[in-house]
Amino acid sequence: MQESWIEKFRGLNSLPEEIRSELVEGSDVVSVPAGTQIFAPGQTADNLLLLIDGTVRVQQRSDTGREIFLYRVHAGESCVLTTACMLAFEDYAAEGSAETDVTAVAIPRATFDGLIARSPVFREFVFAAYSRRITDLFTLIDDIVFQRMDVRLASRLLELAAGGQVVRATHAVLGTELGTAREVISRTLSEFQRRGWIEQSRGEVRLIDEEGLAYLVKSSGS
Amino acid sequence: MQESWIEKFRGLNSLPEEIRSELVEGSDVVSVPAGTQIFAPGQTADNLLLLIDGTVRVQQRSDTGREIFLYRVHAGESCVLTTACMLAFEDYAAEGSAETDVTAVAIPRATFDGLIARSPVFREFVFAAYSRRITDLFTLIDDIVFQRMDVRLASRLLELAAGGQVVRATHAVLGTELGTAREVISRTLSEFQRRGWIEQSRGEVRLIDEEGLAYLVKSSGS
DNA sequence: GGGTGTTGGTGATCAAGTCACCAAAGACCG
DNA sequence: CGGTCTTTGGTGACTTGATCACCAACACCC
Repeated sequence: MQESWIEKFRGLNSLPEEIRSELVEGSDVVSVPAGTQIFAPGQTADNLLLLIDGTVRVQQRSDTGREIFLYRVHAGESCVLTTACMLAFEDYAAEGSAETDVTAVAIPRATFDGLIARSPVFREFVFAAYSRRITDLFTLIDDIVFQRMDVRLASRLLELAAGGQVVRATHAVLGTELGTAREVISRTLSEFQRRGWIEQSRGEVRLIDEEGLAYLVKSSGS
Repeated sequence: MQESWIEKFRGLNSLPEEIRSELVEGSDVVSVPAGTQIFAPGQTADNLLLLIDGTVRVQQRSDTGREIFLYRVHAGESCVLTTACMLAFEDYAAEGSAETDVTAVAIPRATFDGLIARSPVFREFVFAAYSRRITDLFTLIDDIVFQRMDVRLASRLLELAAGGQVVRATHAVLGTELGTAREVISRTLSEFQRRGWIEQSRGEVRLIDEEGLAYLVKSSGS
């Protein structure tokens, strides 16, 4: 029962029994409330986090004071950037915060180091997580540069709704989420509404015609 | 003499003698001519490369057929994306190619694995390289979203000139380098020329007033 | 009910990307 | 050598997106 969380992480399933218990013994399951700062520049992180439940939002605070959303860590994923934090990197401005209440496995540096040294499976898990992050950033860059705003917004709405009909977010939040201005979101949403794809009320967007949104996304070669 | 290349990599200097020779014994110094494909989707890479000399260009081939430059690996750095390649990641479209003639240390997977397992210093070297890549991508994204094109171009020209006065590149190349259209480069360069900062001829840009370019870059809060 | 802060709407203006097309400079070839 | 072809760069018109300035509607709190 205690070690059942391992099942949530594909890539850890095949850990040999001995390593598996070393991992469980040497780490803690922690819970943090929504809004908690997970890592930030200057703040030394001593744990690698594996998310069991909830999401962590990683964003960059720009020199100019503006913020840009980078990616979201979901349950079943690990928050590899904290390892960068462990190395106490000088010049980075990314920060991670709990977007919802979060339950996670915290692997302290010592345990992490030991597992990396001893288990090829664990190594592969960690490297895969890193690589995944990097390739995700590649597609993000590709999107930012080549994809139209309306397509990106439509796609993000579908993603945030997660199968449901409602997205609770202000225009300003959607703006930082896509790295654009609130006005652009307002105008694009008006257009979506005009086409009957969504309905709006203060702080929320209701998806009426997901087909329409999905068609927009699909039609533009993404 | 044989192992002198290690000196080029800060972070490997402090390797204990035993590990050091294991690294030297278990790896090869290779040379490839400019233009060689270093890694690409579908092509399994079996070596981690540490660049001794030359540069490797990493770019993404977009779904839409367009290309965008991501980053450049310089001498003294390692090409960590090849490890992603080792893991045979399904859905990535990045490729690396030698931009100049390249000399590099090729560390085969077996050696790599052994060193990771046995040497904390080597581990830190690899993780630092990964983290550096990720944080570099963060700043790239920040630039793309918030920085003006003229500032980015000025900064890139200074970088490509590497202290000299001449940048040999067509407008189209500078375009993909910055993820923008050739026309935008043409117009911005005309403006720079009008201000007396550069002179142009077919396929090359000569920097006349680096101060001017540098001032533009500095003045915009980067 | 009257502030007060938050959220959303709008027009004007500017930067940048896109499209269509042309002109000049080299490269190639008979 | 002259003629054709390819590469490179220039330009105008138009669209999209970012930025600025402002205002209106709403929620919340006393």
